[in-house]
Amino acid sequence: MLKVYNTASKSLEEFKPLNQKKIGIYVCGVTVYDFCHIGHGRSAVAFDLIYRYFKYKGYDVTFVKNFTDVDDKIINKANKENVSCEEISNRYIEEYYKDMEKLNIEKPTYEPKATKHINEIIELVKKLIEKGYAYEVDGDVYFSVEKFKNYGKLSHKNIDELKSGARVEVNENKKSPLDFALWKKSKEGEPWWESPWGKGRPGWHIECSAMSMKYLGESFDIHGGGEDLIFPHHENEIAQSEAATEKPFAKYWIHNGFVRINKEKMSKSLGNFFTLRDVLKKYNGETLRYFLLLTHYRSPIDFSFEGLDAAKEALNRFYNFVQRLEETEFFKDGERDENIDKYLDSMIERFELAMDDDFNAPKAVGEVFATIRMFNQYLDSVEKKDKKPFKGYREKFLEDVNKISDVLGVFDASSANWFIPEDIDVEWVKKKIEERTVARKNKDYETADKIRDELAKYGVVLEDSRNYTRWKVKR
RNA sequence: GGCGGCAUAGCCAAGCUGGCUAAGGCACGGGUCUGCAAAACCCUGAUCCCCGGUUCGAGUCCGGGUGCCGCCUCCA
Repeated sequence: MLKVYNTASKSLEEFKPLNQKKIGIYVCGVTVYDFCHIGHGRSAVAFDLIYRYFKYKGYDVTFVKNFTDVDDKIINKANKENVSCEEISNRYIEEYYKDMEKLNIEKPTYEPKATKHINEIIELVKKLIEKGYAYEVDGDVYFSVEKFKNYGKLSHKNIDELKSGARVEVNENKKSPLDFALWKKSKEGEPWWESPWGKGRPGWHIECSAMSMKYLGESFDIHGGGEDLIFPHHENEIAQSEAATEKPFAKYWIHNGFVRINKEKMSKSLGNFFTLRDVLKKYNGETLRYFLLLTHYRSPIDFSFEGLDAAKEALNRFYNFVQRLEETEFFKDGERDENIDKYLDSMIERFELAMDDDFNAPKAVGEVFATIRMFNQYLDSVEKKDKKPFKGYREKFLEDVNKISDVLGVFDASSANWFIPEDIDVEWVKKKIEERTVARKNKDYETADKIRDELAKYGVVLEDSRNYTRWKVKR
């Protein structure tokens, strides 16, 4: 039974889809005006994990993640560089895809842009005005928060408290400080579209309502995003959408926690961020993804390079084991062992149990490593007793790890991608190792050590075992 | 000021609808292997921020502290 934490109810709920096996997920994506930082990466990984797990569970998932491509920040940047907003947004969408590919993020079903849905947005705003939920003042259109009786139900805020706590309102057009813009009159130098209220552009929240409804229908299963979006963005989305359709909007609200630097939220405005680009120069995408997966998606992650190093070492351990499986000879009539039987049989089950519990990836990962330890112990003992390892164990492990890998997006079933970089001449390395083996047989250790040192310059690490020399390029 | 979250070994991190040995990873230390070395593998460690309560039994529930963080403004 899959349980998900619903921000709206502040509790774990059993996941019950709206329409059997067909589910819809909408996640707020990024505003494309700059490179993505680790926080964006975290959110992407979290929802990618969720998307993949639903598919694993047999759901037919329509996954929508938008690009906000019209916004003050984009306009500012465009004006600063003296180029169009479109050029800015297209540029950073391109960069976004490069980062996402390295993080092994699967492409959502749809990735709509706000600027391509102006008609839908205008229709929605018109409907809200007709229904009396919105009003126009001098080319701007605002949503009247007090008209929507359930306002605050997601973020658990109370309208009166919000009112008393509201900051000094700069916008004189609004009837109430809580009201928010659905449509904004365009100023000089800003992009605009024709509308019943004159030349203008959409407000921030309305695009997500318009696009989610277009691709997923008026009511859908899951809506997600970073926890900073709960208020006001998602609260406003609910108000707009439910006011317009008079139907429940999203059923489950899922929010990921922040990435922090020294206990503080990583954010553009604080300036304490690392871009994905920067980190990916030093660490590969799998390491970063694994690092992000190691903390439950709702908890804060303290970003650190020490943490990335630990993540890298953990993956080394995983791939060392895979390599061991690759290089060990297994036999159909090999030695069986009760303990390893138990662990291998239950690995997938334990994985699912963990994931069913609100996508507990850190726990799921732990189950894999626990199995690896048992398997290593088994192989050690079999070797020591000069017996043969059982072939079925390797097959079972690899088969199940493959399934797990499809969900987690880390843990390849082959060690080569991890240990052997593309730019290394494998044949040359093998030749050198052979030369060294000959030297060692002749007890010419001087030559052997020289070859070892030479290979070490290229990062090649040798592991001498009883019968052969194994090698890798350690990350 | 209002609302909410977190505090587990040297570090990271699961567990928290109470009860099996408090997962897993990193680091340290010990060992196996080895020509040496490295690598690899195995082993080893915490009674869960403090105080009080509920209970046969609490890291897990309740109350009170302390500390840290987030939202209330653009933000994944």
